[in-house]
Amino acid sequence: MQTMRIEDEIKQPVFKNEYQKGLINLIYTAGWLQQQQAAAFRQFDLTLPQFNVLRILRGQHPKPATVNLLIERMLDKTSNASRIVDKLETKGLVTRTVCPSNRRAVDIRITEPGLELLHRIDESVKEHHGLQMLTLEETQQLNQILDKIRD
Amino acid sequence: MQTMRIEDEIKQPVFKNEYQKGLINLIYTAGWLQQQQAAAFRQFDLTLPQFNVLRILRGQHPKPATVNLLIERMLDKTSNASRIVDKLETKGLVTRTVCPSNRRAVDIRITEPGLELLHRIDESVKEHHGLQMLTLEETQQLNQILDKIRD
DNA sequence: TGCAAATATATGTACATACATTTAATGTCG
DNA sequence: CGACATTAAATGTATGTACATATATTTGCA
Repeated sequence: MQTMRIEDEIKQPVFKNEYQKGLINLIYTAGWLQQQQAAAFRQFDLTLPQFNVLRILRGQHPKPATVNLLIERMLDKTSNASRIVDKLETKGLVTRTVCPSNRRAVDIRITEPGLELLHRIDESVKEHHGLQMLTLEETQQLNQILDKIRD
Repeated sequence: MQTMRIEDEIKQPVFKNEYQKGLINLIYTAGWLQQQQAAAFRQFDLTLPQFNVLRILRGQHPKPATVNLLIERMLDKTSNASRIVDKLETKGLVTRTVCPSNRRAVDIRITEPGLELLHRIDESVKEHHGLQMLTLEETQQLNQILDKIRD
């Protein structure tokens, strides 16, 4: 398959300049990747933010996490961690208990079924990281440029 | 200000490899740019998708657009164009009339106040395209890599 | 000690997203 | 011509996002 130029995909004839194209291209491509990933998680009845929270909890396991810790580590800092944990709790993938040493805080832990689900997902998506089509050098360039954007 | 490494921003010590880092970096950076832009549009009481729809309508002006045409050209193809047009209609920025030649379709047009608003935004954000910090060469590299990702 | 500020989380509201379903108009083909 | 598929848009429902506010607990300091 031929490379799909961003101009063709969104049917805008021409960009004013390479910078304008870059901005649109970056946002469009990230959305495209997110949709690919979301589709992959649908078979496990997980959304992308739910998966990310679950992965953070596995990283802490067997220590608990608090909502604050989740917010710190989530990609989208302003999203509502509380309500994402709600959904995971309903599915039995995490538990929520009042933190004994600070009763304002809540200890959140991944459950055995949660760990098993992540393990099944790992098996299923192994080696499919989303950027298989890039060379190592291209990936390094990409990372360097993205870091510079957020200077 | 020093470049903020993605490792520091999301507090994950180390990525498995450059590819995994690239994927997270790409999604994180696009979200970061979107938030910057959304904040800029808030003063005009517009969300990002509303602004994008309005820009497509200006591109068509004085011809009308249909909902289908909006969906084709929007960055996020699966979003709900109908309801975004609802909001713009409520604000008086677009009009909706049944298409005379095909009564299933709806002709959507940008209004004078809509054009004026876009013009004010143009003046305000002129030359601030979001990727000012990159050289032309870096921007070209970025575009080439992003196009390759969506092969 | 006691009261105000800070902290941790939850809740409310408006908007957007993702996907399925519905409604209405049009096209097609026996 | 008429049943049936197709097309265009709108609607329904669950989830997530963004931001403001509320509630409860803890901390700090006069």
